[in-house]
Amino acid sequence: MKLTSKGRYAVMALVDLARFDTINPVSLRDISLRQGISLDYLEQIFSKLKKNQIVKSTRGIQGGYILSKKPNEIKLNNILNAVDEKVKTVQCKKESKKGCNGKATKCVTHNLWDELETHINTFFEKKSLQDLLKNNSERVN
Amino acid sequence: MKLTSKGRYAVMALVDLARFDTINPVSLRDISLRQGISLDYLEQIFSKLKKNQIVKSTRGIQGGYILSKKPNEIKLNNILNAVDEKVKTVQCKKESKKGCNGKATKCVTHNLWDELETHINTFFEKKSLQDLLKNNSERVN
DNA sequence: ACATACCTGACTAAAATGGTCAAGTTTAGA
DNA sequence: TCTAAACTTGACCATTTTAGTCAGGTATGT
Ligand code: FES
Ligand code: FES
Repeated sequence: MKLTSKGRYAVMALVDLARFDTINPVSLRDISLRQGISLDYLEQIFSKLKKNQIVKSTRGIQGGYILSKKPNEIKLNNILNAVDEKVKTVQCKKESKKGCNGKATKCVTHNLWDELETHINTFFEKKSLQDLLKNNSERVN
Repeated sequence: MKLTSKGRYAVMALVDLARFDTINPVSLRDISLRQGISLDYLEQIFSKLKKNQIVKSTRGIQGGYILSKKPNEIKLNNILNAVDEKVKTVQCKKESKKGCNGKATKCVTHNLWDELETHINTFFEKKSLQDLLKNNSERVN
């Protein structure tokens, strides 16, 4: 069970945005350099963040991205969903009554994984970008 | 972020064991049939469970596996660790002071993922096989 | 002796991951 | 108006992981 780089990159990039977008839009090039993330990969990630209205973009020289909401209104949940880094504990379809191996009923562990999913999502729903900013300024030096 | 089948299978198989190993050892064939899991794959999984002293085996006719502890002493944590389904939220090495992209310091999101890892592991440490048995008998029919 | 069931290691198809590459379009500023 | 910075889109790809399969064993109760 692991978190992929895509999710981690998305959050890193948005924290970066939150810190630097107050005056000018921030270019992906800058983020790429500051955070050590491939520029091309960032473009894919921001395309999704934009579709999900988490960031806004300005084109042309001096263009870049800014957050479309305040840092405390952007929950980790929103970010991770946007880049398809959803928490998925089961293979079986939620709506269907069938179990994970095509059985007629849900398997004995199904409820457990459901609980786990809720447990994790709760964590993500509570945390906002703002929380990460605080955390980070506390840790300066 | 998703749980793989290996972890799910391990737990399913052990719940099965917990329900049926009271009289005789349970053969992997039986588990395979009841739970709809490939026999060959189960063998790989049980090899790890055995190495981690979660199950004991008896060979020969009427042989099979039994739990090596009581269901309430086997935590999900133990099971998932045994089959290498560890929770891994970061790429950067714990001991090292370096960050995830080879930077000199830990990145701004590092603490977050650490917290998440703890959050999830706490869940797994609390849950035992026994809990799943209860849960299941409640759900009969 | 023999069937049953555990044991071991090598192999593999398919999917996911973490990117790269190429070819645009838009727009601020000289 | 020309141009370079920066966003936009889509195709492509190497590597790794996953979820197995396959082919052989070895031990043991009857
Ligand atoms: S996990 Fe949903 S039925 Fe097994
Ligand atoms: S996750 Fe540990 S340094 Fe980025």
